[in-house]
Amino acid sequence: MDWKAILSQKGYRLSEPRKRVMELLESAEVALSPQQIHQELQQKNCELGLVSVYRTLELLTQLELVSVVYDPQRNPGYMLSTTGHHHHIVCQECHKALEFSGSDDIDELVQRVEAETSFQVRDHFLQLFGLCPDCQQNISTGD
Amino acid sequence: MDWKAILSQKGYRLSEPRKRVMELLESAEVALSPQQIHQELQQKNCELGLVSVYRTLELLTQLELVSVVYDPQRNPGYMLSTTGHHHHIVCQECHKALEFSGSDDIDELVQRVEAETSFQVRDHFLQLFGLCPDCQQNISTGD
DNA sequence: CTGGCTGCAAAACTTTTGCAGATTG
DNA sequence: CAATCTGCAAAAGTTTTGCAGCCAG
Repeated sequence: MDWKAILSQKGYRLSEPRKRVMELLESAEVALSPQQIHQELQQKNCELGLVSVYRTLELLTQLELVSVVYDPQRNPGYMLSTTGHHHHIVCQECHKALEFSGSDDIDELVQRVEAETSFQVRDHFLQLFGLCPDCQQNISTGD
Repeated sequence: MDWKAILSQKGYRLSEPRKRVMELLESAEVALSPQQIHQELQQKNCELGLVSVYRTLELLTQLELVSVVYDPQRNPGYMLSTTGHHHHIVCQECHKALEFSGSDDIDELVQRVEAETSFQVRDHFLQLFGLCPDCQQNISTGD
């Protein structure tokens, strides 16, 4: 089921701003801040208030169509997300981000920490940072 | 080497605000926001500007005496940190936080993701959320 | 003493809210 | 048409900056 169907099905409208934001996010390889989304849309297509960007992102995030990804300086940005629980790895140079999914290794870690701390784990936040293939290249060849 | 020695050694002064903030953090089980630190210090001891709290936390964080821990709503807070790379587990009810250290399980995860994505991993951010022993009790007994 | 540090005021951001009017289904 | 959604203005909240005066070493 695509995002348009999900919006309709839950009783939300398929408005112009929502289309624009999803369109932009679909073409982005990096997580975009509300400001960036606002600016890029202004340049490209339509007038669209920053407030609407915030409200649209809030909705899309709540519907899990979009996820929050932090850049290396810990500023939040927004990216399209596929279904299911997952994490992101972000390039420290170009900020390109990719999803990866949890696996047994995370379960093991959770169990170890539960044993060590006596906490009961119910959620986790994990993000990796590093260099994407392109930036590894650029750096090793002297940038 | 304790924090006073570290400050001196790096050429920083042992000022009243720095002492107050460290003192407060030493007695805290939860990560405190700059506002909370400011308020608690006002009530308790001394007048101390919010700006100084920010500047003090910035320095202490940079010296790795203090680390940033996010609460369940992802608001940043500050806690004393022990040496070395580590992570935190935070109680979703009372926000009590504990450190835990990385182990083989994290290395395995990193290697798996490097293989899957071709990224070169250089850093990671991990925080667990759940219930501390006390809050597990309280909830199971009906709060 | 003197350079680093604090405190105040104010600026710079980011995010949220209220409400009138436009828009989607 | 009616309820939802947008846009503006403005508020609220957080973090940063500049500068005069204070204080630890």
